[in-house]
Amino acid sequence: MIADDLKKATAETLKEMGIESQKVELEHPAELSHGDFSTNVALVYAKELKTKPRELAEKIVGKLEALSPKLEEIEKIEIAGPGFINFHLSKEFFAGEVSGIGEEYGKNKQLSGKKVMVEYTDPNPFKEFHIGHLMSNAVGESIARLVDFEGAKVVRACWQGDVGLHVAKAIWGMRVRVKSLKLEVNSLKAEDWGRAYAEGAGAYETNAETKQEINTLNKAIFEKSDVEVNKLYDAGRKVSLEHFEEIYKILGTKFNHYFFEGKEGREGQKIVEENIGKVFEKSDGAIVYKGEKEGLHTRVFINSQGLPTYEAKELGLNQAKFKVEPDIDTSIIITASEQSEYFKVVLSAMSEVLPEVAKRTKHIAHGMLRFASGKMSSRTGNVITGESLIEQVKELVQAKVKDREMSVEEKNTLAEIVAVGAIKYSILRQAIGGDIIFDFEKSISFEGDSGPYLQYSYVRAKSVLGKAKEVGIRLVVEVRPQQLGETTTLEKLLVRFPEVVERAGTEYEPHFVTTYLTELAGVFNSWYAGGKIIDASDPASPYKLALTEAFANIMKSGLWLLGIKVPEKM
RNA sequence: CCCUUUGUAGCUCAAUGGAUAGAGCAGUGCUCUUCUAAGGCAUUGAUGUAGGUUCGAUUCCUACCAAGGGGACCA
Repeated sequence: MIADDLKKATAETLKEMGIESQKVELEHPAELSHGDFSTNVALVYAKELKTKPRELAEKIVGKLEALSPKLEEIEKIEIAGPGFINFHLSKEFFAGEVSGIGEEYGKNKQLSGKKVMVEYTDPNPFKEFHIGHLMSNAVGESIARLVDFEGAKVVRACWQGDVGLHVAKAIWGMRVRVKSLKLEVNSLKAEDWGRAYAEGAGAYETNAETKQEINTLNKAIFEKSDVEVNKLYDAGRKVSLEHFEEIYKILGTKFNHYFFEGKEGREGQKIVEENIGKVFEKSDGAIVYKGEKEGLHTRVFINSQGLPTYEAKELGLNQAKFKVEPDIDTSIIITASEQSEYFKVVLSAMSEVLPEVAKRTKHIAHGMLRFASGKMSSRTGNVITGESLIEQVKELVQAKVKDREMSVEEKNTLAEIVAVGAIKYSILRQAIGGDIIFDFEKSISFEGDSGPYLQYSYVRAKSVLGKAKEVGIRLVVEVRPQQLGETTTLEKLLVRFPEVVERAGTEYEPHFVTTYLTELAGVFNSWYAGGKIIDASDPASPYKLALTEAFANIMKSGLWLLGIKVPEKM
């Protein structure tokens, strides 16, 4: 790696000057005209050497230029500003790098041989799959793919709450609906259950008697003690899960393991009960974990009715993960940030009862999706479901491609790819911790920084490559033609893909990829508009085609990392 | 009251302690006999407040102000 060579050479130079414990930081200057790499060592060590930064910089540069053998990738070294040393790499270096950009470009071996489980999406049966789940899915799928790109074996997991108070609320609501609307139990749809939940949840809040009824129902569901309830329960669970699968297919997620609260909750309860007096204690009829000793707060693990809360279920879940996949090195859990504090307590308790599991478990929080008008809540029915959002965006795309020469089926496929791409982009364009203020009109964009913009740029590049093939111009990368002049911004940006991927992967931040791809696409589009790529009379044409292909390869890989599909035409 | 996250342009977001704080949207003006105009070019506009650390702070520390999340039987 050229960056390592530069660091080493600079470190050697400093050592000659008597600076032993140096840290050489190499960075890309914000301004491309400032060179390809830059170091601030002259500013950092000037004081120690009792000299001025620029004078020190000149000395360092003098020594670097006198190096033998010379670093041949370096075209020139400049001193700028208060004392930065800027390295400019040669045109040949970039041409050489570009020749290596194939479909596998950007993969690394950071996690080679490791197994990583990623748990995300986590919708609850009997409730809507809302846009919050869409967000968790987009973030989780992208992190899974980033980890995959780092060479790890990735296992995707989904955790579904098929028992608990929310189910009791839905069943209660459904019982009322079935009676009043004379519905057939076996033909209930996912959306019926969403409404039933909203009604049950509303009644739970407003009517004390109903609240009692639902609590009793909750126990009956957990214990499977009522035949009629069981029937309704089985039907609802099945419909919900099938419905979720349809959505996963559209989103491009395939889970390896599904875990259910009904099953793992019992295991969690056992873990808690076995540790009463040791880790957990009784308090007001409930079993709690006192988080105060770790600077946290107390949480209930088993409620006074004797049922495990989410906290206890989570212990069972994470134990189960390591039962199905005993050799997991890292287990990542992705949830919304409203669960951050809760997770600290659960992980604290877990480190006492399941230390090996806790040690390898990492919680990542993404921001909340919220409306300008207030919080989205399935309890009040103020929700946008995942599929309705996808449908709405699809319609907008359909309107745009109405007059294209494509079959109805092609249009539909394209609309789905573009719609999902637009939605995922709007989620993954910003750091995952921050909330997304959701506004349908503004959040889902087809222009400027957007999913479709990236897809469009890719399609354009592919279209050029297709045309070149027809015309019979081959792409050549080995020799960089004189006619092209200085290294283009496109070349400079293309070769940064691997480091962007690496950073996004180690920091679990997909938005680094999004930002990079957007910038790259902008540079490509600008370059594209600047002159013809296919031109039989232009000796640089074959090399330009090679750049176009390199761009297409990176866009495809980069969009894959974001979980966004690429159309071939649009 | 305690814990926690976040305050950057009119709006939505970027910026591994670095150089002139970048984009997109919105606004204005150009640009399709050309490889896809879902494009390109130009232009207006910003670091919550007060201190501190540093050669250098949007970034680190402290206080304050403002907003979100959490704080015992929802998840």
